[in-house]
Amino acid sequence: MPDITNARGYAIGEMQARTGVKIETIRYYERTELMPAPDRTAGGNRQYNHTQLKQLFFIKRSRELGFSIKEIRALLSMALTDEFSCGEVYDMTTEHLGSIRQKIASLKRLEAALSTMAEACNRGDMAECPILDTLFEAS
Amino acid sequence: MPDITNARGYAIGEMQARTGVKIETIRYYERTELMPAPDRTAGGNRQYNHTQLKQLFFIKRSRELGFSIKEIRALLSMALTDEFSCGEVYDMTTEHLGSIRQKIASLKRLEAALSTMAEACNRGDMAECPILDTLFEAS
DNA sequence: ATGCGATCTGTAGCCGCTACAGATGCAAGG
DNA sequence: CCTTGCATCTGTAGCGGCTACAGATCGCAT
Repeated sequence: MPDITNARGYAIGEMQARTGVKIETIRYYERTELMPAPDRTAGGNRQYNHTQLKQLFFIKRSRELGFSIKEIRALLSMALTDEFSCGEVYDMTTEHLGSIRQKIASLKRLEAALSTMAEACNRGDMAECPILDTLFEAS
Repeated sequence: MPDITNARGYAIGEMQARTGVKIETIRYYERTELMPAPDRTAGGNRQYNHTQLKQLFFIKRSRELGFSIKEIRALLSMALTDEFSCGEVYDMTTEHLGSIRQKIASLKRLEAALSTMAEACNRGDMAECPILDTLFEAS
């Protein structure tokens, strides 16, 4: 029962239109084997199928969630072979979650430091700039 | 009134030891003109002075606060020429602060999405993995 | 047939480092 | 003075994750 929407496949530009992933990036994913090499037309243009479209969506969503290419590679190989352990996926996810929480904490520290500095600056031209002073002198 | 601690200058390794900035990175900063070219010994080794040490500290602190190299270049040129307006520095700082707050917000969204996914996963081997399913199917 | 946008390949650049290799410098010990 | 051995030198290439060309070809509508 073939999929009619898949009959002619998608040109790379349509892949971009559907997923929002830029053409150059899609080709980059192919070069780095994150995406499989698609079929080609007689003239050599790429023709993607529905499975590949789904995979590109998968990659895009994972990138949006901050997974690295390497992590996505691992997720994909589990997702595509059906030989995954949910525990492994869970572990990757929670580990990733941990690093996100660390980033948040560290950004919050930056935020506090910067806003302290900004508050000390009364926003006029003066002999000493508290912000520059802080950068130069605090240690 | 010359500074005695400055009499012989600092070798690049001492700069690393004092600031924590790696030797290769210090040389990189010189190549990209973020740091001035220091004096050299007769044999050609770099010899830094106290001013340059302070500048490297400045750069390091600014990097720790998340300023880009380009932003640091601007801050430095204001700090070094004494022709700055505190308003400009303030604006850069608050703009930077804004982008940090955006990053925090976006990371928090990621955190929420990931922890929802992780909660849905009951951590056993099963036919369908909720995490992979989410990545594949949600759109 | 023609025109024109979409796509092709290949290569180089972006940021902010980091990591070599292979050649020297330099200071301390004998 | 000479050796030893660590520190430093230059130059170049690589990392991740794209992005941006140039110059050639494809493919579809008129």
